[in-house]
Amino acid sequence: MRNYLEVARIFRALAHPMRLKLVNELIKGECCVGEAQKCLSISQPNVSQHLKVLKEAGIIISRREKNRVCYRASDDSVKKIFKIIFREKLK
Amino acid sequence: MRNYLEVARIFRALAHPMRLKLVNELIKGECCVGEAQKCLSISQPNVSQHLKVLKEAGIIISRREKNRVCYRASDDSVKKIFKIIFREKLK
DNA sequence: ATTAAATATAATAATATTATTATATTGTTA
DNA sequence: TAACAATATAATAATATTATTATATTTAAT
Repeated sequence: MRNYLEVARIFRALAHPMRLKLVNELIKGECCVGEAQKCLSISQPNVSQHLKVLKEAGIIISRREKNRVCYRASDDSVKKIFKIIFREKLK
Repeated sequence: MRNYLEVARIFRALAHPMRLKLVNELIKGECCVGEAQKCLSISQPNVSQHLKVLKEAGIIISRREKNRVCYRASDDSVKKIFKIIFREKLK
């Protein structure tokens, strides 16, 4: 069972529109940094910074493929959370 | 379907250890401000500020009961999310 | 109407996050 | 090994968040 500080760290990593878009892509499938950049239309360093935040929160993982670094969601829990938070109403 | 900005706002509201503790209480049942304060051991104005953030994000709702203002979770989606995020591993 | 209890707001200093720019690192190919 | 492509890091100025303190509202009871 995670504590409040750990969970706060995860939510903080998700508390940014670009990172949500990024995670949403990485849930669908692996992306390298360049692909992610095209998808988000922001600068390369900014993409790397956002990826770093998500990785440090444990939300995504990476592997090297030749010249590229490929990122993807670390497991299914974020996918489950996205289904709830994007679909349901918090009225 | 919510957009990225809206969801980011919700996650930002959840991205604080004290607010997580607060929401966790309000999921269990209604609390007035004073009760919440005792539970969290922080100042009264700070409790009110955190409650405001959560309310503006739509995560909690309030009603007045005589002299008190009672807060509670607005629906079950946050409860579902908490079950996932607090219990499962994001390895 | 006053008083007291409960809650909310305002102002603010300290800290954290963000996007940008420039530069560094890493790995591949010629 | 030199040059290039892909990614990461550092520095930083602008903005946002936070806890604290003081004060204001709001409601109920006297």
